[in-house]
Amino acid sequence: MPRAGLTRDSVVETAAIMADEVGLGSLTLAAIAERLGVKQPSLYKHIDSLAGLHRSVSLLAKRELGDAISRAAVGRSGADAIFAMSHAYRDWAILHPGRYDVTQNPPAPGDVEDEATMVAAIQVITDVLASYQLEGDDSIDAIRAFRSILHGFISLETSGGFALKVDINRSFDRMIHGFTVALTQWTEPIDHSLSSARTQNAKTPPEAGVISGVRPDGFEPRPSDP
Amino acid sequence: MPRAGLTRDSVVETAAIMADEVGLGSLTLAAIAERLGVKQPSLYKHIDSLAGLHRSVSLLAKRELGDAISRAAVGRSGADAIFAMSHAYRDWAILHPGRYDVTQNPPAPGDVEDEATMVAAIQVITDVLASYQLEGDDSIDAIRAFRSILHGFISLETSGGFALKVDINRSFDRMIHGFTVALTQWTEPIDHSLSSARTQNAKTPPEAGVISGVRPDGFEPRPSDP
DNA sequence: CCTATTGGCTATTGACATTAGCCAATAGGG
DNA sequence: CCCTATTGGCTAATGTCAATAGCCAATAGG
Repeated sequence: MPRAGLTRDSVVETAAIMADEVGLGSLTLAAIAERLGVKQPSLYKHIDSLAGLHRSVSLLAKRELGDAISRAAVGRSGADAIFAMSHAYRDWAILHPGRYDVTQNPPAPGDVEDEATMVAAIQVITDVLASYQLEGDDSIDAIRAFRSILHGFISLETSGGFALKVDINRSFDRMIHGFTVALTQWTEPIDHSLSSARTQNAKTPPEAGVISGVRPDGFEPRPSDP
Repeated sequence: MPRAGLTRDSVVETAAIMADEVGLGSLTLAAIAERLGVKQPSLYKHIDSLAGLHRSVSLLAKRELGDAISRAAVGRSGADAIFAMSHAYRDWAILHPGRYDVTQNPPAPGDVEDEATMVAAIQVITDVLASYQLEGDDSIDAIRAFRSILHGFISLETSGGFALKVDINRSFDRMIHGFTVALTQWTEPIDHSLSSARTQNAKTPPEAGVISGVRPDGFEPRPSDP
């Protein structure tokens, strides 16, 4: 029996490729093994579990997406940077739908490698928005909004949620443009009665030690389960 | 052996409740059966398959969410309606995370019931945006942006993507407010070189018969696979 | 009361992840 | 070049799950 010459990385890379074809959720070890010309239990010489493989694919995807938007943003600022980064983000996601899915998985508590990878990616967004001179929580709000906009659009687009034959590129550009417009008035007071009168979720009272830096979301030390 | 008195609806309702607890994806028929005091195969007297059950939960969820935002919007218009609807949307999603997940599943081609349910829900959004007097594709763009914003934020929030201890309610309100700001300038020309120079996805050339009504996404007659 | 339907059940199958244990292919030191 | 330790493949077995087949008692309706 000649050896197949697998490595941990080749298994992860193959899984990522297949995830883009069928989705990571419905990708089986048997299918990966078959593509690699190997029997299913052999994979366990290179991975520890399916969950571990999923984590590895997720880490790979987060790094790739972070690199893609980082490359797009270098040398630009303001609306220019926002457009460039948004397009790079969407182009990568459409090219890698299976990987994209898992870029949003939050790191498990204590998974410092995953946490670091995520900060690095979100840091790019933080930097791109920096030219708008937002301070403290206003900056966090803007970063959250931008992430929401990008993720929501791509998520709906790749799942087939935009079924009408209206140009999706145009819709995307209009949305991003709208965001840049909103950013120019980001700090104006919100004049709306409903914005504070909420029925649920009023469980975040203003606390003493609120963090006001521009540290990206995803790194708050969580209370460990006692 | 006394009968448990199950019905199709009671099974679907129980599945929906449990989906909110553990997620629909990791909900097993064995777990549902146990909660209902019945053995796993007995469920097949009321459902046809796991996939069918998922579809039923998805339909239930779409109806409930559509009703929630519809109730919130009645009697309001403009930014008022947008805020009310957004809050209703988020409140419902947070209360029903498992159900919310599957509200975004696009209908299977030819599933007219699912399609109709989805149109009804999106129609509420269309109506709410109507007061901004957008025409044709501009309206479609705005609806897509609004759906993206809401879905992206809720998706990130419920999955734990906003880890910083910065008030999430505030971030949400700022985002929605930003959208209303953007809407007031929705039709202004987009002045950005990158908005047309894209690397991929340039595969939607302006076509002759583009639909320009305000029919919600999700109902385009798809080409049947020949 | 009688009978047809139906809603439970047990048993079985097949896909899947995972583990145990075997054995040949390699690598690296003599 | 050989010898041995490691290691990367394998088969076999277990447990969980969805799904199907077939049984039989509980109900419903005349």
